[in-house]
Amino acid sequence: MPYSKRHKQETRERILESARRLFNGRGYSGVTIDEIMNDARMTHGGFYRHFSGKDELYAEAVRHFLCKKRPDPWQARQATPGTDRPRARRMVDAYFSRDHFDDRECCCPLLGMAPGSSRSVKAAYREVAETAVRVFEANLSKPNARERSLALLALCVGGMVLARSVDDPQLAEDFRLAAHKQALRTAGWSQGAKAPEAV
Amino acid sequence: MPYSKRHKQETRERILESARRLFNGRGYSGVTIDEIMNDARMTHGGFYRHFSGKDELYAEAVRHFLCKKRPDPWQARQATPGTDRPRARRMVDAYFSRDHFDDRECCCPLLGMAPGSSRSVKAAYREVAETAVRVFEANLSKPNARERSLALLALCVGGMVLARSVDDPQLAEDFRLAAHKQALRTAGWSQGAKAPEAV
DNA sequence: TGTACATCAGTGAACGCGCGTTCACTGATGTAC
DNA sequence: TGTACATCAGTGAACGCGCGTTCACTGATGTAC
Repeated sequence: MPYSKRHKQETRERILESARRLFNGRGYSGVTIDEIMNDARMTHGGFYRHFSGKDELYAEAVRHFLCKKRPDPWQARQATPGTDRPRARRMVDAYFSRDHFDDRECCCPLLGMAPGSSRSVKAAYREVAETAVRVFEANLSKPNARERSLALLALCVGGMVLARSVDDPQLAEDFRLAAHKQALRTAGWSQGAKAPEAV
Repeated sequence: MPYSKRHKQETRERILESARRLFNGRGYSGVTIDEIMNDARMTHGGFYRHFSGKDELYAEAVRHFLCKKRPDPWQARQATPGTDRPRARRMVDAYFSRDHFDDRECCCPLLGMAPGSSRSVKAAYREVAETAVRVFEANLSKPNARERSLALLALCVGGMVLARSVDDPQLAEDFRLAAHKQALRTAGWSQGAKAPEAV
């Protein structure tokens, strides 16, 4: 078996990484397979040695965000890493950060949700959502932790999607900051902490 | 000038109504102009007498949701119309209703937001968002009414988008109900009111 | 160690279809006389 | 009231391009001997 398994695995990884970056910025239908393959320094023909089609690639790219091998983007975004805030609090701050708003190449794949996605894509979204909910839940205080965790994710996604989908920069900022504040309140982290505006 | 202005206006309205319905269900790229025109009982060629292209049609269709002439969908959805709840409370309940979740043909156009939308589409989203925020704000109690209104809309949109984009019906229900409860809390309507599960 | 072979990752031309858009034409209808 | 005319909404064939997918081929590399 020429070309070691490792070689193929690395190529696949490169395609996935390009796909994740490009899909993040422009969504499912905003990116072509040709673009992704070029980005991964290949031609489009080889694509089908690795994936059965665009749909599978997209679903895998969404899941790829969960991959632990890359440096955690939410932690990396955090400007003040030395604090003693819990991981979930740092995630929420990072989620609503100006950085995350601007960065179209490395953001939460749930911001790419659109009506009409296929079964396999919905499955990938579910996996990402479940993971986020689990992390939040583990960091929330007792009463209704899961319920509040679900609402917290809804606030994160809704706030950022609205901010990004509106043509008025001021309104976008208003959405981002208002959702951030409310998220901290929902989680119970709003007392005595740095105001979200400063992030 | 043959074909009265009224005639043309009515045709345009018919196209917009078909577009709104179909785009609502399947999103921008999930619907073709041909489908929309057929739905409006015409052939595709006549389309460009009314709109400059698909983008403008989509933006207008989003705006068309604000049109006051149709029966208010949020009020119509409300199972118990005789209550004395404020309009905004009824809107929130309707937003998170099972009806709104299921109905792909008459739902909030903000649920169709996707990355990569054009300037004109973003402008339409802004108009819808601003209207919703204004209505909420007018019905919220004093401190930080606008800020809470923004967060409320984020919760509505995020909760429903997540619920719809996930392949597990149970998780979808969890998102819908959790976001609904949290929305009522955010708005300050949660005491002594009917539990959201019953809607 | 060296050579022949088999495998299969990757190439790039080609296919084919969907779909947004254009355009020459039709025919319904309001207006002028 | 009736007729000729002008306008333009609507038709349907055609265009053209983008893009997902296929396929015959190349060539790099691991394995057998």
